[in-house]
Amino acid sequence: MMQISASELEVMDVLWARPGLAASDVHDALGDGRDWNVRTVKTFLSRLVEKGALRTVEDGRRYLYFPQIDETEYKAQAATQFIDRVFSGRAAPLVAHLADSRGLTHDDIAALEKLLGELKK
Amino acid sequence: MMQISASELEVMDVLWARPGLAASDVHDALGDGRDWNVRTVKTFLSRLVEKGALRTVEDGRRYLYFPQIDETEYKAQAATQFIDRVFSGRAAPLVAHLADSRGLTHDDIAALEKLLGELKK
DNA sequence: CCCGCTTGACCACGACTGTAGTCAAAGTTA
DNA sequence: TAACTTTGACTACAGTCGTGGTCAAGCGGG
Repeated sequence: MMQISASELEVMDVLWARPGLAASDVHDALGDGRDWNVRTVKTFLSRLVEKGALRTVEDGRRYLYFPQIDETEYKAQAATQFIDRVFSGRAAPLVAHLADSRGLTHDDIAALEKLLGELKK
Repeated sequence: MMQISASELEVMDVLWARPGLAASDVHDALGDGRDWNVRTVKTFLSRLVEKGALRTVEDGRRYLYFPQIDETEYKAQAATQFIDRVFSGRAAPLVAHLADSRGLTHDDIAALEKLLGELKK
């Protein structure tokens, strides 16, 4: 499986939300808080292309970037891997830890209840 | 916060389960599947000591290793960080992804229900 | 038409990782 | 006692990551 770093993932998130941006657009879209140099963003883009996570389409003298991997699929897999690494594959302890650290809001709890209802069917 | 790599975490897991082992004991305990050279294990141990995750106690001409950080705390924090990175801080989507990828067993679902019951109080 | 900004291509560089090798001292065994 | 084993200390080395510099070619505005 493709290994995408934390920074690269932020770039992927931008392009999953708005596929087909050019490098400078991605740079702008990251704006808030993230003030990477444009070249830094370009490095991430290039590496993501090398890794096969993005594909380029020429547009004059620049490139437009499109995700080549599915967001949902990637994140589901990342979640599974994380749980394998840190919680020996058991998901429940993870949720328990989140609860402990107050990582769960009321909305989360409501969402989880709804989800569990569906899962039981 | 201390950054512990995936391999280092496996070592920590051994020592959280049985604190006070020597390097070769840790090596043995890792045995199943993980066949790292003893020296590799020692490298991880040294790095964990440098990082402050372990503390050594001399025992003749060798060291015994003891965790300096709390397992529960560390893992809760790792979970929070992971969710921030991958799921923009929302825990519910993570659980949804796990459900999708069948990362949740019946037992997990039962455990989660119990947990939610407690959280609602 | 000339200057500066943008763009991709390529390069740099130190920190962290995975995976050990070397070495010297001390303990173990035949 | 001589050889072998184990241990910590130190060293190595390539790959990934975060961060951005350099360079040459093109575009856009005076």
